[in-house]
Amino acid sequence: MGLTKAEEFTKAQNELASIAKALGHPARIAILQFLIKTKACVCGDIVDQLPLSQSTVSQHLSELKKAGLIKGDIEGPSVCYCIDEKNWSKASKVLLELFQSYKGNSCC
Amino acid sequence: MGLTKAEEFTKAQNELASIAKALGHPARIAILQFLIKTKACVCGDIVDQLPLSQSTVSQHLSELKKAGLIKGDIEGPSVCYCIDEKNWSKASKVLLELFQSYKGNSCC
DNA sequence: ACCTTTAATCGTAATATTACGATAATGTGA
DNA sequence: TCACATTATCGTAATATTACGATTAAAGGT
Repeated sequence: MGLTKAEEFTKAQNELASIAKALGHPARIAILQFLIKTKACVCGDIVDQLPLSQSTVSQHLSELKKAGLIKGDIEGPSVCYCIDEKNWSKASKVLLELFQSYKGNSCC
Repeated sequence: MGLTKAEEFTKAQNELASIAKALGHPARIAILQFLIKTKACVCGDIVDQLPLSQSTVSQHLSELKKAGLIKGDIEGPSVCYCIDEKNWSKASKVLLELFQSYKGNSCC
């Protein structure tokens, strides 16, 4: 059906999944890496860095924004995107918690 | 198009994205948490724990397996699933690297 | 006011995902 | 060998995602 039964899972599970989902595309990884690398929050040069059209990049940016990983400030005619510091560390925390909750005793 | 231009991105970016993609569904988060909690690698009781049909759970399991996060050993008529220890820590590492590469100086 | 630049949105097409029931495959025990 | 239990796979339908070009919207400069 393509329709996730989100209501059947906990809020924490849905939050974790939506963070991971936002990271689940190479273009969005590339965007994040570029935003991190160029410390100044560059705007639409992201488009120049990626092998994708302007509209596609804009869609990816809005998904990252929806997940809270980045934020965008209007700066004159262009928009300045950067990592959302607070949510970034929260995302890092919940992901790390999942990975660290496994203490390593697989039986197979 | 629904077709990701994977070849346009680096191997590392694609790997990171595919790990994140596998984590990008609440049912798969729930499965992993259940596998971690019940230290013995339970098999098909996963189906009983989730509000999804057997075939749907099987599909989620095979996606987690495809991403390398879990592995399954045939044990009699049933299959024993558990965290793939080696890949789990690798996944943890690459994700952590991404998050830690941001040192925190957002300008907006 | 007009044009240019920048970025979001709309319309669209192709493909992927999610989900289910039904069916097939595999292994155990009678 | 024959039923039974367990799990994977097939067929399917509905919805989501990815991507592009074209259009719109917003801000600045002339």
